[in-house]
Amino acid sequence: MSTRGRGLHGHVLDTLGPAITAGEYPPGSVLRTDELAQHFEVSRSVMREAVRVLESMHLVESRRRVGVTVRPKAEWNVYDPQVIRWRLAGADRPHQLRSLTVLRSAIEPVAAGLAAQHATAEQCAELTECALGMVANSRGHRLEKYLVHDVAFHRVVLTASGNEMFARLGDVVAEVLTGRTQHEVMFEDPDPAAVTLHVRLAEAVRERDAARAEELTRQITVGALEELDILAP
Amino acid sequence: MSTRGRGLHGHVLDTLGPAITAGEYPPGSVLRTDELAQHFEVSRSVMREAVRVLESMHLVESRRRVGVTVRPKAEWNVYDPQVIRWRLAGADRPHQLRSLTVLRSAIEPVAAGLAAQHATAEQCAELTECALGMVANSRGHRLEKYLVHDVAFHRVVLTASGNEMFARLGDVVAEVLTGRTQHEVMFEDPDPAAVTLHVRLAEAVRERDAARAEELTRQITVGALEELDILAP
DNA sequence: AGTCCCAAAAAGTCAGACTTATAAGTCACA
DNA sequence: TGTGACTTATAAGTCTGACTTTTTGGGACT
Repeated sequence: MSTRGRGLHGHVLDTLGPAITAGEYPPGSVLRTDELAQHFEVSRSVMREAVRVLESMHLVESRRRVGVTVRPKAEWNVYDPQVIRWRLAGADRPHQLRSLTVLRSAIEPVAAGLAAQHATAEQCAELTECALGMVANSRGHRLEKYLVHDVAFHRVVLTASGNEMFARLGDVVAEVLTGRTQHEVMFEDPDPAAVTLHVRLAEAVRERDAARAEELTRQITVGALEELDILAP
Repeated sequence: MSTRGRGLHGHVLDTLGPAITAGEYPPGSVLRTDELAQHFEVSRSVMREAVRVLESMHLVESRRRVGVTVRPKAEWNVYDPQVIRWRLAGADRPHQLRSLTVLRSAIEPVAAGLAAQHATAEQCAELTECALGMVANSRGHRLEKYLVHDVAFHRVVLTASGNEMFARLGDVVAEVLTGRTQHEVMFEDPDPAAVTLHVRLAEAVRERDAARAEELTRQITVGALEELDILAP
């Protein structure tokens, strides 16, 4: 997924992107296109294309007679899926995971409320199916399969909200959920309470109960926040 | 702001970006780099850089022997500030404005709650100052000055939340508020109730009352939704 | 100290030649 | 007639080298 061979400039980005987002080049650092091109053993044209992409992500700024300067973190396009992936793969993974989980806690309840109003019959069916899949794999160390259904569930909710901005967060949520299973403390079976909440949420959406869908999702996200010790006791 | 002379490729983007986001080239359309280069009277290298940027925004996909194909809207990086600006400037401005306002209604209340917990003394002061500025310009057709304080107010709240993802939405909110004042039905003075809510929100944050801050912001965003006739009665 | 001017530096631009992947068409064979 | 292997045309991808433009830092002169 991340190492799709989009050509040489893609390969350069796969190295340079993570390096910058990891803070390897601190803000204000100056890179020179020619040097980078030599270092990566590509032509200047290829290097320039890579720099343009980094520039469009607001990771760097290119100025004449100065070079390519790394911008402060606060200016980065932190919603760019590529940037998110790079950061999740790097050193400030925990920090990024927290930011995203807080974001989820804001978005998903509202999205669920809207989904209850706008979901098609097909989407309701998908939701129920996913919930059942979660139940079926909630015991006996079937985390992999559980995860697949969990991701699909949240993706459907976000899509069914009918809001394009919410829908596009599906990938982000997928990254967070996947990351939690793979790298965090999730060796045991998932919390039974969480599974139940998903089942009830599917019900609420099917019954067009927006308020209940929103509240149930809020409880789900509270659980996610607690897992990361974000919540004040 | 939008026509920053970042070189020739920037000029190309200023034309091509809006055209694509406006749906001028429907999804699946195939462009050819050479033709575009001729059309814009730039070299292939410059054109290629522009295409790379569009590609990083997931607006287009470049494939050998095929050309540069426009991707379906559902795959665009709709959080990219540049994409947002292009869409706000184009035909589906109303649609984009609605999406963003719904997004605000999800994010800002949570952000305000966090701001109440994390805002520094300085940020509290700024907030109060902005609220006073809003009050001072809420009557007598001073929409311009009112807007400045309104934008600054929301920006401080988002920043004070301490969450980088929220903070980066400051620009988006600014665009929405500005757009509302400039192009929508806002010839009269702002709603006094809204002004009061902002003043009370500044208070709530100063007094570290997270729950109240969240609820007040929810009311503010409900007002924004009503303005666009999004809310079900 | 202040101002003007120059030269170096690095990005920006261009043109042209060459390479590579691949969609699509062609043809032979079953 | 259908299928698989082969060929070809095409458009992106890559590289190189020369040239232009902007900017900054410093030096000379006041």
